[in-house]
Amino acid sequence: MSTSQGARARARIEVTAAIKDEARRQLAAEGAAKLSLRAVARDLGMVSSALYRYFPSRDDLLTALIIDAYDSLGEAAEKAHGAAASAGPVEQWVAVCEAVRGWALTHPHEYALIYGSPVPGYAAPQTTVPPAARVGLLLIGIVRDAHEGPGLTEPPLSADLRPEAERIAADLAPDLPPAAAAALIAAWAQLYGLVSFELFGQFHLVVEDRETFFRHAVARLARGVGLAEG
Amino acid sequence: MSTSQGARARARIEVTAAIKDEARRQLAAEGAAKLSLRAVARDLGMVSSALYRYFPSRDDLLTALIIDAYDSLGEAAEKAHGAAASAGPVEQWVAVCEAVRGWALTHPHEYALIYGSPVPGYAAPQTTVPPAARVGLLLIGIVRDAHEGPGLTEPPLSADLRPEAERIAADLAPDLPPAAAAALIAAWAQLYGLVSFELFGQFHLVVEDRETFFRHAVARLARGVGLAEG
DNA sequence: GTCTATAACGAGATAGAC
DNA sequence: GTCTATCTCGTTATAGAC
Repeated sequence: MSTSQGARARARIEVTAAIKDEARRQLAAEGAAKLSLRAVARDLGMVSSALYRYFPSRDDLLTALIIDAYDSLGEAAEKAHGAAASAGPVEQWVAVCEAVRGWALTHPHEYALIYGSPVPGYAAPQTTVPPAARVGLLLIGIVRDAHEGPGLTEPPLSADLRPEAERIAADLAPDLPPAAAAALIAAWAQLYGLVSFELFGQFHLVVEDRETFFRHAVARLARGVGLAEG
Repeated sequence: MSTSQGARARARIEVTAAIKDEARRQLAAEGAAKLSLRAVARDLGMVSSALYRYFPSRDDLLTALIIDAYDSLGEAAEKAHGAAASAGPVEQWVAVCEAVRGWALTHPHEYALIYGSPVPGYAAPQTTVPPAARVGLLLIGIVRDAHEGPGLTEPPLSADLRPEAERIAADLAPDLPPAAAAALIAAWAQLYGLVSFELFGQFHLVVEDRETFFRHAVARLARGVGLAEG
């Protein structure tokens, strides 16, 4: 009984994984907009109706791929952070940013899925929010640790940004100065500008040594948030 | 004779514009990946083969839409720059950045076409490069003008970035210090990170007063490049 | 010469009957 | 779960109107 149920559960996990793998292959070949449950089923030798046992709709399959992508990226970033835990705050920041870039370069289609153009007709459910926040939380943690030590210089904050900066700090990083929280969110977005430009071809004919360029750009980003050289 | 040729030329221009307008409508509804010549022709009451008199292939239509989008964005940015010509360098920079954001918010699907995920199976030809460079050249111009006056503080430049910075400066902004040129290219990419995050929904639950947040973020970007407050 | 329309190709998706 | 009839697509060849 328990073995048969265990085997059933294991089979379900394996089939689910096979469906997502095949869907990721289609993502790379045709793009998220053309992801079709039928085509996935065909390439797996299944009939399309069988897929609905695993994913109730195309959008649910998309959501699963998005969550997987955020989690894969988040894991890579957290691993890099762990390896740099004993270094200074700027080095930690740079390590996380380089992990984001490295993951994006090795998973370009999954990166496009989560940070590229929205998929027409698809609206991400709230379940994608926590996985999407992982890298951001990691960066917040680095700045918070620096703030608790002596490693943070508070950036300037002008009067008309203050209300928004205070809201951001209250919502996302209550133990940070509002100026640092706002600067951090801006740097977070800017990091993805650098990665997206490289990945989507905007650096063609512009930047050649992209690794070096990126490392320095994100180090400057860290200093802009107020992190001190370690 | 000349009137008949003029009428023909005019008709050709009008039909070309109608095709592109309809294609842009489909872009908004279905996304670039699903842009179809047949659907465009159908909605225009034409037969699909007739479209080939105007665009030799689907990819050529896509290219035309991309060039139009870059030109529309470039024009908006240049207009904003002209209106801020008498202000200080930071104000000019912020004005151009705000024009980019404003254009993106009013043309989200065209923005996604040029700065979002690559279209599967499509490779942009070299003809897209000059229109794509317009905003960048505008930003270079602002920094160059500040450099010729007293309005530029040269950012620091570490040894291992120097070769790439010198290459960038030589290729794109020969009259700028390499450090400023490299910082400028990074800021250019980071600007689009801010716009893309807002447009693609990453600021959901994170940033509320997005206009204020954006203005301050790009002003900080300008100062990071070395521009002085005007 | 410039355009549009008809027809067709090969490939792929899709809906529904069975 | 399978099969088939009918859609879609990009693209080309061809013929005829202006």
